[in-house]
Amino acid sequence: MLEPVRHERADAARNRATILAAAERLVGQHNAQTVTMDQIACAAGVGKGTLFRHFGDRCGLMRGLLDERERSFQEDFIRGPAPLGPGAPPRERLVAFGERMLEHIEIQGDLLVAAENGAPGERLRHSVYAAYRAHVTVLLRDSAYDGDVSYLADVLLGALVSELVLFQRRDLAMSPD
Amino acid sequence: MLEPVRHERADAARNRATILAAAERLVGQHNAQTVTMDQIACAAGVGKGTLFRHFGDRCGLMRGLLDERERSFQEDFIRGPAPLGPGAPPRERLVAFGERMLEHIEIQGDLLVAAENGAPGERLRHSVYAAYRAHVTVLLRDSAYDGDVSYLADVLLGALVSELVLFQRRDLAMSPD
DNA sequence: AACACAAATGGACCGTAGTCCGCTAATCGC
DNA sequence: GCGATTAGCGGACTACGGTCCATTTGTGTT
Repeated sequence: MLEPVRHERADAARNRATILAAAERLVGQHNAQTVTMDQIACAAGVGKGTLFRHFGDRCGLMRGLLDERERSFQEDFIRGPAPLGPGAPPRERLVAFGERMLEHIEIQGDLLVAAENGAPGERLRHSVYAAYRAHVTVLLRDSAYDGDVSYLADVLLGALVSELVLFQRRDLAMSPD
Repeated sequence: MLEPVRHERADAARNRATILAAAERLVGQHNAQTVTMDQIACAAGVGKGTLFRHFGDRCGLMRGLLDERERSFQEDFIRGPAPLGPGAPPRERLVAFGERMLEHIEIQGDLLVAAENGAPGERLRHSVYAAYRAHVTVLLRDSAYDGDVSYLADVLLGALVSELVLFQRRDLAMSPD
């Protein structure tokens, strides 16, 4: 993409990439919960301030790591092939969404948890959650569910919180109800 | 039960009470999220070590503050009058439980949130959650629900996570489904 | 009352997330 | 190329949760 913002200095972009690479490596080696910001900064050969300048806080960095995956995930359910994307009946899309989400959690594991536990309520206000919420809400409305759809969306998403899912590694193929 | 532990020294009990009182006061004045352990220790006139000796960690202290309320709450739904306690049909007891829980969250507000956000997954492993879970599971089974009851219990409780409920101050009287 | 001993204490200490601000150097208009 | 401007940098610093352990103090025993 050409100039998303007027200017981004070349060294800044380089550093962001370096940081993500270092973080990726460290999180891979050790575990996402135990890697410290200092370690990452050090491994990337930058100051800690730079880390926070780029990503705001710890969760932001974790989100940065998830970003690419997350984007392709969202791409799939917004524009991808059925049953996840448009084309299938909404009911089926919901089920597909749920299953894909579980898969997502399975793969990203504790990285998601690390990205989620920031300030209380912050997770819920964040754009990623908002996107899920909007998606599920629309699907619910389309499936002619007559009730408070956005509330039910929250309930369904609540069942898919990484923390909970990781807590109970159940195999389950319940259809959302 | 007689002598759960051989002895509890008088000064220890006194200190525990002092700490709880100080914490109660501070949390009342300021907000539960912003009060620091140092402040509490200082206000109670004890060392920080004492705080942690008595309550383990920050969440433990918050739970300590909630404890009395929590106990009477649990008392109510285990042995109290219908429809919350035994006597009413399980369906109704579930609804009553949900409503009472919402009320509980409304009143205790951010104190609950403060008590909940400890180490990832810790909340779920804790005895309070286990009690809720067991209760809801039994009620579900009794209402002849044919499915994975304990899973559904988690889903229902997920809808009642303080963080979520506080996020959306909706008035809703959906019956559990 | 004097003693022995474990329970309890307090505050120095540590590791980590996040802030601050003076310095460095990339970029742009000339 | 040559300043001027300012985004970006780094690392010392702060705040907070939690640990450690030498010292004190309550308690049952004699």
